[in-house]
Amino acid sequence: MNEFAKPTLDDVARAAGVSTATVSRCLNAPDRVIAATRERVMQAVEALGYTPDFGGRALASRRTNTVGAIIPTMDNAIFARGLQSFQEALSRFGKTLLVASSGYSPAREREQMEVMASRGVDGLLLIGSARPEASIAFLRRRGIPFLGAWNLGGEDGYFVGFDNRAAAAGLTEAVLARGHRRLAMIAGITEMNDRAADRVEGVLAAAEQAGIGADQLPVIEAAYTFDDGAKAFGELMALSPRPTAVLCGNDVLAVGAMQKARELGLRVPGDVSITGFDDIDLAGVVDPKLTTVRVPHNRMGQAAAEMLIRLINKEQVERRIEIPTEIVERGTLGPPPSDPAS
Amino acid sequence: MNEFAKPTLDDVARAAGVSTATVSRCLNAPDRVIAATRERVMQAVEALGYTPDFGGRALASRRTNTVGAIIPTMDNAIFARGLQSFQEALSRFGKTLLVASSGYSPAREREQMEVMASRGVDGLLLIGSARPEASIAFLRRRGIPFLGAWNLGGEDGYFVGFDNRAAAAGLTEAVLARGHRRLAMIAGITEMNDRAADRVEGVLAAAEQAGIGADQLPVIEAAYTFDDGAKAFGELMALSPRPTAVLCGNDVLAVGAMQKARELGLRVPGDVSITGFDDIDLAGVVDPKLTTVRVPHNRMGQAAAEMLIRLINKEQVERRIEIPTEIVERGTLGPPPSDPAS
DNA sequence: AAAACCAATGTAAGCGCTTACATTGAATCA
DNA sequence: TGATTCAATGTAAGCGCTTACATTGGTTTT
Repeated sequence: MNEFAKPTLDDVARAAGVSTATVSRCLNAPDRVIAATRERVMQAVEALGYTPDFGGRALASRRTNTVGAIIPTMDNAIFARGLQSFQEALSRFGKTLLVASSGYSPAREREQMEVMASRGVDGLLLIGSARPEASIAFLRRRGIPFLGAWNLGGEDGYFVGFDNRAAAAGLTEAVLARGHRRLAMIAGITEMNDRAADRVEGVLAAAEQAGIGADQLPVIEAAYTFDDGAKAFGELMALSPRPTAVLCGNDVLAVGAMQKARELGLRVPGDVSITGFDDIDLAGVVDPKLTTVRVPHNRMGQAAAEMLIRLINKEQVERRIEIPTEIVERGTLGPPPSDPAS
Repeated sequence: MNEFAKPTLDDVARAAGVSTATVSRCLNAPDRVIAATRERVMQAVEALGYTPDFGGRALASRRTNTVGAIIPTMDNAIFARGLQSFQEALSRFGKTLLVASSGYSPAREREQMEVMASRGVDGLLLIGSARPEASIAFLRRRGIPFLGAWNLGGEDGYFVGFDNRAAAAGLTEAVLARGHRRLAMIAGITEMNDRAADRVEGVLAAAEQAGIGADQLPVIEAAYTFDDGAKAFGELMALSPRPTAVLCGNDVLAVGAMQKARELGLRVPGDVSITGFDDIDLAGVVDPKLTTVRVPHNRMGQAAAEMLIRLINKEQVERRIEIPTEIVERGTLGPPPSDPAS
């Protein structure tokens, strides 16, 4: 063995004076080897700094103990948090995590699926349910168990997530209960993003229920940045009559809206109420604090890991696990102004 | 080939009526195969939904095109952002990224190094420079090129990062220039975290320069949460004489401090000035906006990817690349109160 | 027209591991 | 005591791929 080359099973076997099979067993099923031998082998492992080659192992055992996750981007607190918990839970089951990001593009997601498949992942975590049939078909054909997270999905498939629609509807009801009639929404981009779309649906449904038609509820879609939230809010405030409450599809948009409100000299919630969604750190830090929907991402990450492991082990699983959300009423939702400017 | 089994090179070769070598060449060196053949092969690949097995490929070619990163946690905006850029840059070089987290524990980090080594990563991204000798030795012995990021490291090794010490010193000078004499610091946990330690050093050095000894500058270490920042700030405000400026090791602590200040009825910066470090989103959202140090994480992620690729290709590289930081003066730093309460 | 060449493709030997099966020898049993 | 059993270990056949080398047959050269 060259000094710089990776030591192999063979090197260890030779050093310990046993066969490769015995070394392999020491590593994978220690109790099938007598203590004295095992000790000798372990010493050789230690001395050589041996670590089993993943490729060889995967090839021979046809298992990888690897789980993949394809998320839109790491650069978004809600995914980062969920993923961190997912990974922690996974490692308790002896699995390691392979992360890829799709940048919200179905095509990139599909590419990443192929990468994951190539790497022989035992299972796959995906975000949401909006994706081309062909992508699903690919995974099924390969027999790779997969899971949608962050929402509750459609007809079939397994899901761990939130009922974004119901949560948005609940929040809308809270807004209506304060007496607001002129609502507006700043939604996240809904294309190929079922979470964002569900939230819009929820708001619209609750409003409809209260006799407010979709035509009376302006909805602007905005990208996930403060600036886009601010810009959309500006447009909404230029409307006549002006909305008295703006429901935002996520906290980032809501904070952007709040900044714009300040800029426009509008008091929140005195002149206009604003709500968010997700309850990221930000929400508790702005002034006034944001009324939003708490979404327990870490709890979800963990539940997702457990479900996926079950799926991999072909144990019985529920088709969907709903993680409850909760409305957090803080400072940005108040009654409508008594004499709203138009 | 069973309907559910993964198709192999052999399946493709048979379907296309060629040898496995030709299929392999189609995938890895297409111009060594005549167009007609190539097309036939590609059709078979398509039809079967074939993707090469990573393990087999790694084993045979002794290359993985995989780069690893071991970060403390994904659940921290600064790492998440840097990592996202790192990954994007990497994928432009045809490499995929394997992420693991150490939870700030050197032991976990070492374990993850072994996992990475097992998986045959071509190179490795680590955070900072504070780690046991043995961990470094392990990587060297395996001949795995690695890189420290987020700081500028010590005697040897390669680094892409910031001069945390100098940046902290610069910010401290700005505080002193406003006339503050009674400083205090809320630092991040410095154990095995060179970024946090460097920032403390920088603050202390600049104060020393101005004739303020370390004994006159209370430093409290606090974990990376709002609450811990708030708690530390409370302790500092109970001191007599009370500090007029509190330098925080990061923005999260600073925001925690601001919340506590409001709770205590202290105006920022009227009664007490507060500064942060990192310039995360949060910093622009609190009221007043936080004076802090901008740290361009995405630029660093990209630079790190480029450097690591060079290292892997055994091209010549500079030993360290410094990414410049910048003081962002916003609203939380002002002059000390004229008649400071004690 | 035979020799020489070369591009296209095939043949087959591993890469480092796991594991079914074979072997060994000591403990147990009748 | 000889037969039986069984735990401990070894032997060796692949897992799916890449690649050095061999083969083939058309094209060019002399």
